[in-house]
Amino acid sequence: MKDNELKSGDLQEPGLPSHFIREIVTEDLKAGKNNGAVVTRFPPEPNGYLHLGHAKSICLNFGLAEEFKGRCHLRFDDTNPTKEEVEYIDSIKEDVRWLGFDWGDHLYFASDYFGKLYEYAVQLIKKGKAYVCSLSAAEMREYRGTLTEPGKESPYRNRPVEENLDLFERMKAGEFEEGTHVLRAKIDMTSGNLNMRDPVMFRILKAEHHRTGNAWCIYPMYDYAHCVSDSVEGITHSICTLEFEDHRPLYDWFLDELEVACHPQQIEFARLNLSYTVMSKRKFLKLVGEGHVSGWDDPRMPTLSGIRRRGYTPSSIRNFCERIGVAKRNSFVDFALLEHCIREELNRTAPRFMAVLRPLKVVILNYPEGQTEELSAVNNPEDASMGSRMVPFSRVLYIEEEDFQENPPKQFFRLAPGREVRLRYAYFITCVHVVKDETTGRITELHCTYDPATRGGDAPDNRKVKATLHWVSAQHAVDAEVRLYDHLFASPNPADEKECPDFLGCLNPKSLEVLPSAKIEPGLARAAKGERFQFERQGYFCVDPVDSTEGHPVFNRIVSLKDSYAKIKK
RNA sequence: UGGGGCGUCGACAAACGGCAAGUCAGGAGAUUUUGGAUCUCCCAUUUGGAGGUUCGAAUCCUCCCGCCCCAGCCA
Repeated sequence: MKDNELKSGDLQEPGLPSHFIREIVTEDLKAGKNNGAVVTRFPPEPNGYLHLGHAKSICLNFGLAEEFKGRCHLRFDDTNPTKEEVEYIDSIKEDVRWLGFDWGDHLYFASDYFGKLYEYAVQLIKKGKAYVCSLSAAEMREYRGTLTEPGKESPYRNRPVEENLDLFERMKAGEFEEGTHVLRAKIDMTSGNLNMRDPVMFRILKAEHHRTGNAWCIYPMYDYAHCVSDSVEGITHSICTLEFEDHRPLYDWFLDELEVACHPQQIEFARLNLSYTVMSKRKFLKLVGEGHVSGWDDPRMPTLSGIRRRGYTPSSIRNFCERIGVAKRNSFVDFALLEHCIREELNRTAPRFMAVLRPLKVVILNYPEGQTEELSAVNNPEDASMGSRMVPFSRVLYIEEEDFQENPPKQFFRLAPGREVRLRYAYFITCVHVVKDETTGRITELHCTYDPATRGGDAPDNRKVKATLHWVSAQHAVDAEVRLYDHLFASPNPADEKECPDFLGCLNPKSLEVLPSAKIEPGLARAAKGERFQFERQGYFCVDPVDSTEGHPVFNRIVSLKDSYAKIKK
């Protein structure tokens, strides 16, 4: 292979896998197909919010266009006015933009082509390849046959062309009621592929369309509208999910019969399945409708609006979509991979702070009362250019409740009676006394001593401690609400009927834990909505864009830090 | 029982007849002022199964097994 030849995968980051669609496109280019053009499209129906599965498709379509210097259209597949609403259009656009993609001037609607679709249908009728069928929906189902038995031809199948033309025009004129007539393609009622058994092309729907208003009362079906829309827009590669595989012969049939100039190639890939979540509009609707989550943008939802609010970055999602690959095998991606992608990015980019989620009061007995000092803390050990900050220290502090145990097990390295640990960037302290509530026995306070010689966290005599704790000075701390999010479902596969007969039964009761009075470092108080941080030793957090206010900061946990102690505990 | 797809590590996923990549997860160790990060090593003598072709098979052929999708006037 010559050096200047385009190899599949040349344009991707090294180390990332190529995939069969990238290869097809590369081969097509090499063969000189489509005059070297690569035109893809992302065709959502505006009837719901986008989720991670759509992100896979968006990254694929827009990514391919970017990679091969082509273009990608955003086209709303709005052929069913009874299910679609304008409100979704804006959210879909926002999500695509948020992911980092730009359709430029190429925003389209299938409804833009209603006129053309009508004319093409007339063409087909004239060719004797389409007819008006007056069977009822129930009759049509009967005539269709079953998976194993062939269908029967409709008694209307051989209506004369003139009659079809007349009827179709009157359907369009609104002379008939819904359900009385449809326009069907005349293909083959005995085909093993049910999609080819004279599929419906147009149905009567006396519904107002969000863009065309009441101009139409017949609306095209997906199979007919989609291939024609693709063709009109000059799409070269029409990428869709596996369930449309047996629609491909129909896609090709329409374009062949219509003798259009552009005949895009439909390519199917497997949709994304993710562990510990669900990815269906119907289930989302139920979760939102029944109040199991706060809304479509609940940070536990796999909707793009949800993960955005949770604090995931667009680049982490794009990276995830690249890593999961594109193939035809039904796959089930481990949620841990998504978490890995966001941790990897935020480790490099998120400034570190100390925040005590479940505060336990610590009094440093030998630290002068009323004294305060500022200690220097590194903002990001992975990136020196992020500098450092000063953190106030004083006699009364908060540490994490779980960082102290009165009777520590063997593997517990943190604070315990008589034990010395380091307070990050501050001093070594030793626990000398445990104060308990006399009635409940609950530990309310720890008394410790500090070693002034260890200022900053290093001991001049080189003695070691086994743990470093994060902390916050009580008089300087700011109160915050912290929301700890976990998998929405407790089961790895809530969509599996056997595992979860009713998917709601598999909801994770601990998917949200609200900590109303966490104590955060004062420097964190002015954080802007959407800003992301690492709370040292805890995880990555983001200021909730909806509920956080200046007087009441709210932080969402995006993802926890990996915790090897948690594994030891188990 | 019709048609269309798909079977490679726990999970993704390469390999296009010439010694089964990589990533996540998992394990061991080093290092560490985050039990984080980083680094090193381990983790498929075998590709759903059985035959066959070939010097050579995950790749080609045959049969079998398993899983997914399709009977909307939804997309």
